[in-house]
Amino acid sequence: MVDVAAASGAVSELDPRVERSRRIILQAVLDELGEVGYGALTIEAIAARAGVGKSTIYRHWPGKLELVEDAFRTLKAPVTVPEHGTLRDRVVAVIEQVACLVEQSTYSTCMPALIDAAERDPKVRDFHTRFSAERRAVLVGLLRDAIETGELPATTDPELLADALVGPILLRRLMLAEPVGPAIAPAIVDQVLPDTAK
Amino acid sequence: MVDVAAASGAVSELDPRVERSRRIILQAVLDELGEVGYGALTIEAIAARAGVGKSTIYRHWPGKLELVEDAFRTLKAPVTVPEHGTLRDRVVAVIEQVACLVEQSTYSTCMPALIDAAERDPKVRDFHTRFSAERRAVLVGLLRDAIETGELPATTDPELLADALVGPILLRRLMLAEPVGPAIAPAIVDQVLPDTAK
DNA sequence: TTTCAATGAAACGGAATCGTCTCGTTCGAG
DNA sequence: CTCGAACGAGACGATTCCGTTTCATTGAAA
Repeated sequence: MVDVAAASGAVSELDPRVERSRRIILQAVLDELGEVGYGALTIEAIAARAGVGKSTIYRHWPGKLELVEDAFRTLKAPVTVPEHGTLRDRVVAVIEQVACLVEQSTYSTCMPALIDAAERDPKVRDFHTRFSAERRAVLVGLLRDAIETGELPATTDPELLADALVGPILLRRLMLAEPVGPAIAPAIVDQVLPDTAK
Repeated sequence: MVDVAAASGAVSELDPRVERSRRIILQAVLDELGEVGYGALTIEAIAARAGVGKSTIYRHWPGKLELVEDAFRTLKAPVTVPEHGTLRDRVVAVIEQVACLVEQSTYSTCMPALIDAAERDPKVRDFHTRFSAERRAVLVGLLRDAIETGELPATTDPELLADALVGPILLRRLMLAEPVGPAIAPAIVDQVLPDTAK
Protein backbone atom coordinates (compact mmCIF):
# COMPACT_ATOMS: atom_id res chain seq x y z
CA MET A 1 0.00 0.00 0.00
CA VAL A 2 1.43 3.32 -1.05
CA ASP A 3 -0.29 5.77 1.23
CA VAL A 4 0.14 9.18 -0.31
CA ALA A 5 -2.12 10.73 2.28
CA ALA A 6 -0.01 9.49 5.16
CA ALA A 7 3.10 10.81 3.46
CA SER A 8 1.63 14.21 2.79
CA GLY A 9 -0.55 14.25 5.88
CA ALA A 10 -3.71 14.96 3.92
CA VAL A 11 -6.32 12.24 3.62
CA SER A 12 -8.26 14.26 1.09
CA GLU A 13 -5.53 13.82 -1.50
CA LEU A 14 -6.45 10.16 -1.86
CA ASP A 15 -8.33 8.84 -4.80
CA PRO A 16 -11.96 9.09 -3.65
CA ARG A 17 -12.43 5.45 -4.57
CA VAL A 18 -9.77 4.47 -2.07
CA GLU A 19 -11.28 6.64 0.59
CA ARG A 20 -14.70 5.14 0.03
CA SER A 21 -13.38 1.58 0.09
CA ARG A 22 -11.48 2.19 3.31
CA ARG A 23 -14.50 3.67 5.01
CA ILE A 24 -16.87 0.89 3.99
CA ILE A 25 -14.41 -1.85 4.83
CA LEU A 26 -13.51 -0.51 8.26
CA GLN A 27 -17.17 -0.18 9.17
CA ALA A 28 -17.72 -3.77 8.05
CA VAL A 29 -14.83 -4.84 10.27
CA LEU A 30 -16.47 -3.28 13.31
CA ASP A 31 -19.85 -4.79 12.49
CA GLU A 32 -18.41 -8.22 11.88
CA LEU A 33 -16.23 -8.01 14.94
CA GLY A 34 -19.19 -7.25 17.14
CA GLU A 35 -21.01 -10.27 15.76
CA VAL A 36 -18.40 -13.02 15.67
CA GLY A 37 -15.53 -11.75 17.79
CA TYR A 38 -11.86 -11.48 16.97
CA GLY A 39 -10.94 -15.13 16.81
CA ALA A 40 -13.65 -16.00 14.32
CA LEU A 41 -13.16 -12.89 12.23
CA THR A 42 -12.33 -13.66 8.60
CA ILE A 43 -11.30 -11.50 5.69
CA GLU A 44 -13.81 -13.19 3.43
CA ALA A 45 -16.72 -12.39 5.71
CA ILE A 46 -15.60 -8.80 5.93
CA ALA A 47 -15.33 -8.52 2.15
CA ALA A 48 -18.75 -10.06 1.68
CA ARG A 49 -20.27 -7.77 4.28
CA ALA A 50 -18.66 -4.71 2.73
CA GLY A 51 -19.66 -5.77 -0.78
CA VAL A 52 -16.05 -5.65 -1.81
CA GLY A 53 -13.52 -7.98 -3.38
CA LYS A 54 -11.04 -9.67 -1.09
CA SER A 55 -8.29 -8.27 -3.24
CA THR A 56 -9.33 -4.73 -2.36
CA ILE A 57 -8.79 -5.50 1.30
CA TYR A 58 -5.43 -7.15 0.73
CA ARG A 59 -4.37 -4.19 -1.39
CA HIS A 60 -4.74 -1.88 1.60
CA TRP A 61 -3.87 -4.00 4.63
CA PRO A 62 -1.37 -6.81 5.19
CA GLY A 63 -3.70 -8.85 7.35
CA LYS A 64 -6.36 -9.16 9.99
CA LEU A 65 -4.46 -7.51 12.80
CA GLU A 66 -3.67 -4.28 10.99
CA LEU A 67 -7.19 -4.19 9.66
CA VAL A 68 -8.66 -4.45 13.12
CA GLU A 69 -6.24 -1.87 14.45
CA ASP A 70 -7.30 0.61 11.79
CA ALA A 71 -10.95 -0.13 12.43
CA PHE A 72 -10.53 0.57 16.11
CA ARG A 73 -8.87 3.85 15.30
CA THR A 74 -12.08 5.01 13.65
CA LEU A 75 -14.00 4.41 16.87
CA LYS A 76 -15.21 7.56 18.49
CA ALA A 77 -16.20 7.57 22.13
CA PRO A 78 -16.04 11.15 23.29
CA VAL A 79 -16.58 12.00 26.92
CA THR A 80 -16.75 15.65 27.89
CA VAL A 81 -17.10 17.55 31.13
CA PRO A 82 -19.81 20.21 31.33
CA GLU A 83 -18.29 23.63 31.94
CA HIS A 84 -20.67 24.66 34.68
CA GLY A 85 -22.54 23.07 37.55
CA THR A 86 -21.71 21.61 40.91
CA LEU A 87 -19.08 18.93 41.20
CA ARG A 88 -21.79 16.35 41.68
CA ASP A 89 -23.69 17.46 38.61
CA ARG A 90 -20.61 17.40 36.47
CA VAL A 91 -19.57 13.97 37.67
CA VAL A 92 -23.08 12.66 37.07
CA ALA A 93 -22.97 14.06 33.56
CA VAL A 94 -19.71 12.25 32.81
CA ILE A 95 -20.93 8.95 34.22
CA GLU A 96 -24.11 9.26 32.18
CA GLN A 97 -22.03 9.55 29.05
CA VAL A 98 -20.03 6.50 30.01
CA ALA A 99 -23.21 4.52 30.65
CA CYS A 100 -24.60 5.43 27.24
CA LEU A 101 -21.30 4.59 25.59
CA VAL A 102 -21.12 1.18 27.21
CA GLU A 103 -24.72 0.37 26.42
CA GLN A 104 -25.44 1.38 22.87
CA SER A 105 -22.50 2.60 20.85
CA THR A 106 -20.51 0.81 18.18
CA TYR A 107 -17.81 0.79 20.79
CA SER A 108 -20.00 -1.11 23.21
CA THR A 109 -20.76 -3.71 20.57
CA CYS A 110 -17.08 -4.30 20.00
CA MET A 111 -15.98 -4.01 23.61
CA PRO A 112 -16.07 -7.71 24.50
CA ALA A 113 -14.26 -8.60 21.29
CA LEU A 114 -11.78 -5.84 21.97
CA ILE A 115 -11.11 -7.09 25.48
CA ASP A 116 -10.59 -10.58 24.18
CA ALA A 117 -8.33 -9.48 21.33
CA ALA A 118 -6.30 -7.30 23.67
CA GLU A 119 -5.56 -10.35 25.75
CA ARG A 120 -3.90 -12.09 22.82
CA ASP A 121 -2.19 -9.40 20.85
CA PRO A 122 0.08 -6.73 22.32
CA LYS A 123 -0.73 -4.24 19.58
CA VAL A 124 -4.43 -4.47 20.26
CA ARG A 125 -3.74 -4.30 23.97
CA ASP A 126 -1.77 -1.10 23.55
CA PHE A 127 -4.51 0.46 21.54
CA HIS A 128 -7.24 -0.63 23.92
CA THR A 129 -5.32 0.54 26.96
CA ARG A 130 -4.68 3.95 25.44
CA PHE A 131 -8.26 4.19 24.25
CA SER A 132 -9.60 3.43 27.74
CA ALA A 133 -7.09 5.65 29.48
CA GLU A 134 -8.12 8.64 27.38
CA ARG A 135 -11.66 8.29 28.59
CA ARG A 136 -10.60 7.78 32.18
CA ALA A 137 -8.34 10.83 32.08
CA VAL A 138 -11.34 13.10 31.56
CA LEU A 139 -12.95 12.00 34.79
CA VAL A 140 -9.65 11.86 36.66
CA GLY A 141 -8.94 15.43 35.62
CA LEU A 142 -12.28 16.58 36.91
CA LEU A 143 -11.71 14.87 40.24
CA ARG A 144 -8.17 16.19 40.50
CA ASP A 145 -9.41 19.73 40.06
CA ALA A 146 -11.98 19.15 42.77
CA ILE A 147 -9.27 18.01 45.13
CA GLU A 148 -7.30 21.18 44.50
CA THR A 149 -10.30 23.38 45.17
CA GLY A 150 -11.02 21.44 48.32
CA GLU A 151 -14.34 20.07 47.08
CA LEU A 152 -12.90 16.61 47.58
CA PRO A 153 -10.76 15.56 50.55
CA ALA A 154 -6.99 15.78 50.02
CA THR A 155 -6.80 12.07 50.79
CA THR A 156 -8.74 11.27 47.63
CA ASP A 157 -7.05 9.03 45.10
CA PRO A 158 -8.51 10.45 41.89
CA GLU A 159 -7.69 7.44 39.71
CA LEU A 160 -9.18 5.01 42.18
CA LEU A 161 -12.26 7.12 42.73
CA ALA A 162 -12.76 7.42 38.98
CA ASP A 163 -12.49 3.65 38.64
CA ALA A 164 -14.99 3.16 41.44
CA LEU A 165 -17.42 5.45 39.65
CA VAL A 166 -17.09 3.75 36.27
CA GLY A 167 -16.41 0.23 37.50
CA PRO A 168 -20.00 -0.67 38.35
CA ILE A 169 -21.09 0.13 34.81
CA LEU A 170 -18.49 -2.16 33.29
CA LEU A 171 -19.14 -4.87 35.82
CA ARG A 172 -22.83 -4.94 35.08
CA ARG A 173 -22.33 -4.78 31.34
CA LEU A 174 -19.58 -7.41 31.12
CA MET A 175 -20.11 -9.76 34.04
CA LEU A 176 -23.80 -9.58 34.84
CA ALA A 177 -25.26 -8.82 31.40
CA GLU A 178 -27.52 -6.31 33.09
CA PRO A 179 -28.97 -3.36 31.22
CA VAL A 180 -27.10 -0.19 32.16
CA GLY A 181 -28.96 3.00 31.41
CA PRO A 182 -27.86 6.55 32.15
CA ALA A 183 -30.24 6.50 35.12
CA ILE A 184 -27.62 4.58 37.03
CA ALA A 185 -25.30 7.59 37.07
CA PRO A 186 -26.78 9.57 39.97
CA ALA A 187 -27.14 6.40 42.01
CA ILE A 188 -23.47 5.57 41.57
CA VAL A 189 -22.38 9.08 42.40
CA ASP A 190 -24.52 9.19 45.53
CA GLN A 191 -23.13 5.88 46.64
CA VAL A 192 -19.47 6.47 45.90
CA LEU A 193 -18.70 10.17 46.04
CA PRO A 194 -17.81 11.26 49.59
CA ASP A 195 -20.67 12.95 51.43
CA THR A 196 -18.60 16.07 51.87
CA ALA A 197 -18.80 16.66 48.14
CA LYS A 198 -22.58 16.70 47.88
CA MET B 1 -23.02 -39.73 25.46
CA VAL B 2 -24.64 -42.23 27.81
CA ASP B 3 -23.93 -40.74 31.16
CA VAL B 4 -24.56 -43.44 33.72
CA ALA B 5 -23.24 -41.22 36.47
CA ALA B 6 -25.71 -38.46 35.70
CA ALA B 7 -28.54 -40.96 35.65
CA SER B 8 -27.58 -42.53 38.94
CA GLY B 9 -26.23 -39.35 40.42
CA ALA B 10 -22.87 -40.87 41.27
CA VAL B 11 -19.84 -39.80 39.24
CA SER B 12 -17.74 -42.51 40.81
CA GLU B 13 -19.70 -45.19 39.00
CA LEU B 14 -18.14 -44.16 35.71
CA ASP B 15 -15.43 -46.15 34.07
CA PRO B 16 -12.25 -44.58 35.48
CA ARG B 17 -10.97 -44.17 31.94
CA VAL B 18 -13.95 -41.97 31.11
CA GLU B 19 -13.48 -39.95 34.24
CA ARG B 20 -9.81 -39.44 33.48
CA SER B 21 -10.50 -38.45 29.87
CA ARG B 22 -13.12 -35.97 30.91
CA ARG B 23 -10.85 -34.37 33.44
CA ILE B 24 -7.89 -34.07 31.12
CA ILE B 25 -9.98 -32.79 28.22
CA LEU B 26 -11.81 -30.16 30.24
CA GLN B 27 -8.54 -28.85 31.62
CA ALA B 28 -7.15 -28.68 28.09
CA VAL B 29 -10.23 -26.70 27.05
CA LEU B 30 -9.57 -24.10 29.74
CA ASP B 31 -5.88 -23.87 28.86
CA GLU B 32 -6.57 -23.58 25.18
CA LEU B 33 -9.37 -21.12 25.72
CA GLY B 34 -7.11 -18.85 27.71
CA GLU B 35 -4.57 -18.89 24.92
CA VAL B 36 -6.60 -18.52 21.75
CA GLY B 37 -10.03 -17.38 22.88
CA TYR B 38 -13.44 -18.80 22.08
CA GLY B 39 -13.67 -17.94 18.41
CA ALA B 40 -10.37 -19.57 17.52
CA LEU B 41 -10.92 -22.58 19.72
CA THR B 42 -10.81 -25.87 17.79
CA ILE B 43 -11.53 -29.43 18.77
CA GLU B 44 -8.36 -30.62 17.12
CA ALA B 45 -6.17 -28.30 19.15
CA ILE B 46 -7.91 -29.40 22.34
CA ALA B 47 -7.40 -33.05 21.47
CA ALA B 48 -3.73 -32.49 20.69
CA ARG B 49 -3.21 -30.54 23.89
CA ALA B 50 -4.95 -33.20 25.95
CA GLY B 51 -3.06 -36.00 24.21
CA VAL B 52 -6.34 -37.56 23.21
CA GLY B 53 -8.01 -38.67 20.03
CA LYS B 54 -10.61 -36.38 18.50
CA SER B 55 -13.01 -39.28 18.60
CA THR B 56 -12.81 -39.39 22.39
CA ILE B 57 -14.01 -35.81 22.55
CA TYR B 58 -16.83 -36.35 20.08
CA ARG B 59 -17.86 -39.44 22.03
CA HIS B 60 -18.55 -37.30 25.09
CA TRP B 61 -19.70 -33.95 23.78
CA PRO B 62 -21.77 -32.93 20.76
CA GLY B 63 -19.67 -29.87 19.98
CA LYS B 64 -17.62 -26.92 21.04
CA LEU B 65 -20.33 -25.11 22.93
CA GLU B 66 -21.23 -27.94 25.27
CA LEU B 67 -17.56 -28.68 25.77
CA VAL B 68 -16.85 -25.12 26.82
CA GLU B 69 -19.87 -25.07 29.06
CA ASP B 70 -18.71 -28.18 30.88
CA ALA B 71 -15.21 -26.79 31.18
CA PHE B 72 -16.51 -23.62 32.75
CA ARG B 73 -18.49 -25.66 35.22
CA THR B 74 -15.25 -27.07 36.59
CA LEU B 75 -14.00 -23.57 37.35
CA LYS B 76 -13.69 -22.86 41.02
CA ALA B 77 -13.50 -19.30 42.27
CA PRO B 78 -14.49 -19.38 45.92
CA VAL B 79 -14.89 -16.14 47.81
CA THR B 80 -15.52 -16.37 51.54
CA VAL B 81 -16.20 -13.88 54.28
CA PRO B 82 -14.06 -14.10 57.44
CA GLU B 83 -16.19 -14.84 60.45
CA HIS B 84 -14.68 -12.23 62.69
CA GLY B 85 -13.22 -8.76 62.43
CA THR B 86 -14.53 -5.28 61.82
CA LEU B 87 -16.68 -4.58 58.82
CA ARG B 88 -13.77 -2.89 57.13
CA ASP B 89 -11.44 -5.82 57.73
CA ARG B 90 -13.94 -8.29 56.40
CA VAL B 91 -14.66 -6.26 53.30
CA VAL B 92 -10.93 -5.83 52.68
CA ALA B 93 -10.49 -9.58 52.99
CA VAL B 94 -13.19 -10.22 50.39
CA ILE B 95 -11.78 -7.66 47.96
CA GLU B 96 -8.33 -9.17 48.37
CA GLN B 97 -9.70 -12.53 47.33
CA VAL B 98 -11.33 -10.98 44.30
CA ALA B 99 -8.11 -9.25 43.32
CA CYS B 100 -6.17 -12.50 43.53
CA LEU B 101 -8.84 -14.31 41.57
CA VAL B 102 -8.82 -11.77 38.79
CA GLU B 103 -5.06 -11.66 38.61
CA GLN B 104 -3.77 -15.19 38.72
CA SER B 105 -6.35 -17.94 38.68
CA THR B 106 -7.39 -20.19 35.83
CA TYR B 107 -10.57 -18.17 35.93
CA SER B 108 -8.66 -14.97 35.31
CA THR B 109 -6.93 -16.51 32.31
CA CYS B 110 -10.26 -17.43 30.77
CA MET B 111 -12.15 -14.33 31.82
CA PRO B 112 -11.67 -12.31 28.63
CA ALA B 113 -12.56 -15.33 26.51
CA LEU B 114 -15.55 -15.95 28.74
CA ILE B 115 -16.75 -12.37 28.39
CA ASP B 116 -16.39 -12.60 24.64
CA ALA B 117 -18.13 -15.96 24.41
CA ALA B 118 -20.95 -14.79 26.65
CA GLU B 119 -21.61 -11.99 24.20
CA ARG B 120 -22.27 -14.44 21.38
CA ASP B 121 -23.95 -17.40 22.99
CA PRO B 122 -26.91 -17.21 25.38
CA LYS B 123 -25.93 -20.43 27.12
CA VAL B 124 -22.49 -19.13 27.93
CA ARG B 125 -23.98 -15.83 28.95
CA ASP B 126 -26.32 -17.53 31.40
CA PHE B 127 -23.49 -19.46 32.91
CA HIS B 128 -21.21 -16.46 33.15
CA THR B 129 -23.92 -14.30 34.67
CA ARG B 130 -24.74 -16.88 37.30
CA PHE B 131 -21.08 -17.51 37.98
CA SER B 132 -20.43 -13.80 38.53
CA ALA B 133 -23.58 -13.27 40.53
CA GLU B 134 -22.61 -16.01 42.98
CA ARG B 135 -19.40 -14.18 43.77
CA ARG B 136 -21.13 -10.86 44.04
CA ALA B 137 -23.77 -12.27 46.38
CA VAL B 138 -21.12 -12.99 49.00
CA LEU B 139 -20.10 -9.36 49.22
CA VAL B 140 -23.66 -8.09 48.89
CA GLY B 141 -24.69 -10.31 51.79
CA LEU B 142 -21.93 -8.93 53.95
CA LEU B 143 -22.94 -5.36 53.16
CA ARG B 144 -26.61 -6.10 53.68
CA ASP B 145 -25.90 -7.43 57.14
CA ALA B 146 -23.91 -4.31 57.92
CA ILE B 147 -26.84 -2.16 56.90
CA GLU B 148 -29.12 -4.07 59.26
CA THR B 149 -26.73 -3.66 62.18
CA GLY B 150 -26.39 0.02 61.38
CA GLU B 151 -22.72 -0.19 60.48
CA LEU B 152 -23.65 1.14 57.08
CA PRO B 153 -26.21 3.91 56.48
CA ALA B 154 -29.73 2.75 55.70
CA THR B 155 -29.50 4.61 52.40
CA THR B 156 -26.82 2.22 51.20
CA ASP B 157 -27.54 0.28 48.01
CA PRO B 158 -25.68 -2.95 48.77
CA GLU B 159 -25.49 -4.17 45.17
CA LEU B 160 -24.21 -0.86 43.91
CA LEU B 161 -21.69 -0.52 46.71
CA ALA B 162 -20.45 -4.04 46.05
CA ASP B 163 -20.04 -3.22 42.37
CA ALA B 164 -18.15 -0.05 43.24
CA LEU B 165 -15.78 -2.05 45.42
CA VAL B 166 -15.10 -4.73 42.82
CA GLY B 167 -15.46 -2.60 39.71
CA PRO B 168 -12.04 -0.93 39.89
CA ILE B 169 -10.34 -4.32 39.89
CA LEU B 170 -12.15 -5.44 36.77
CA LEU B 171 -11.64 -2.11 35.07
CA ARG B 172 -7.91 -2.19 35.60
CA ARG B 173 -7.61 -5.80 34.62
CA LEU B 174 -9.78 -5.64 31.50
CA MET B 175 -9.53 -2.09 30.22
CA LEU B 176 -6.18 -0.80 31.41
CA ALA B 177 -4.15 -4.02 31.48
CA GLU B 178 -2.75 -2.87 34.80
CA PRO B 179 -1.44 -5.32 37.36
CA VAL B 180 -3.94 -5.72 40.18
CA GLY B 181 -2.48 -7.15 43.36
CA PRO B 182 -4.29 -7.73 46.65
CA ALA B 183 -2.63 -4.57 47.93
CA ILE B 184 -5.27 -2.59 46.10
CA ALA B 185 -7.97 -3.88 48.42
CA PRO B 186 -7.51 -1.55 51.41
CA ALA B 187 -7.10 1.42 49.08
CA ILE B 188 -10.39 0.67 47.37
CA VAL B 189 -12.20 0.18 50.65
CA ASP B 190 -10.84 3.41 52.11
CA GLN B 191 -11.88 5.27 49.00
CA VAL B 192 -15.34 3.81 48.57
CA LEU B 193 -16.72 2.65 51.89
CA PRO B 194 -18.52 5.48 53.72
CA ASP B 195 -16.44 7.12 56.44
CA THR B 196 -19.04 6.23 59.03
CA ALA B 197 -18.11 2.57 58.57
CA LYS B 198 -14.42 2.96 59.35
C1' DT C 1 -11.68 12.16 -24.80
C1' DT C 2 -8.01 9.54 -23.38
C1' DT C 3 -5.43 7.26 -20.00
C1' DC C 4 -4.64 4.30 -16.29
C1' DA C 5 -5.04 3.22 -11.46
C1' DA C 6 -8.51 1.08 -8.55
C1' DT C 7 -12.06 -2.02 -8.43
C1' DG C 8 -15.31 -6.52 -8.04
C1' DA C 9 -15.52 -11.08 -9.26
C1' DA C 10 -13.76 -15.29 -9.44
C1' DA C 11 -10.48 -19.04 -9.74
C1' DC C 12 -6.34 -20.92 -7.80
C1' DG C 13 -3.53 -24.29 -4.75
C1' DG C 14 -2.59 -24.92 -0.06
C1' DA C 15 -3.72 -25.37 4.70
C1' DA C 16 -6.73 -26.06 8.57
C1' DT C 17 -10.67 -27.90 10.58
C1' DC C 18 -14.84 -30.17 10.43
C1' DG C 19 -17.43 -34.49 11.95
C1' DT C 20 -17.39 -39.44 10.82
C1' DC C 21 -15.38 -43.68 10.54
C1' DT C 22 -12.29 -47.75 10.99
C1' DC C 23 -8.97 -50.40 13.22
C1' DG C 24 -5.84 -52.29 16.40
C1' DT C 25 -4.67 -51.61 21.36
C1' DT C 26 -5.44 -50.98 26.19
C1' DC C 27 -7.39 -51.86 30.41
C1' DG C 28 -11.27 -52.25 33.86
C1' DA C 29 -14.85 -55.49 35.27
C1' DG C 30 -16.51 -59.83 36.20
C1' DC D 1 -8.19 -65.07 32.19
C1' DT D 2 -11.66 -63.46 29.27
C1' DC D 3 -14.59 -60.15 27.40
C1' DG D 4 -15.91 -55.94 25.82
C1' DA D 5 -16.05 -51.05 26.28
C1' DA D 6 -13.13 -47.08 25.82
C1' DC D 7 -9.25 -45.66 23.85
C1' DG D 8 -5.43 -43.24 20.21
C1' DA D 9 -4.37 -42.82 15.92
C1' DG D 10 -5.34 -41.37 11.81
C1' DA D 11 -7.66 -41.61 7.08
C1' DC D 12 -11.77 -39.70 4.75
C1' DG D 13 -14.39 -36.26 2.02
C1' DA D 14 -16.38 -31.83 2.76
C1' DT D 15 -15.92 -27.24 3.89
C1' DT D 16 -13.89 -22.88 4.89
C1' DC D 17 -10.43 -19.61 4.70
C1' DC D 18 -6.01 -18.33 3.35
C1' DG D 19 -3.30 -15.10 0.30
C1' DT D 20 -2.35 -14.63 -4.71
C1' DT D 21 -3.46 -13.94 -9.35
C1' DT D 22 -6.01 -12.75 -13.49
C1' DC D 23 -9.20 -10.07 -15.99
C1' DA D 24 -12.74 -7.09 -17.60
C1' DT D 25 -14.97 -2.88 -15.85
C1' DT D 26 -15.32 1.52 -13.68
C1' DG D 27 -14.36 6.10 -12.90
C1' DA D 28 -10.95 9.91 -11.53
C1' DA D 29 -7.85 13.04 -13.60
C1' DA D 30 -5.43 15.38 -17.20
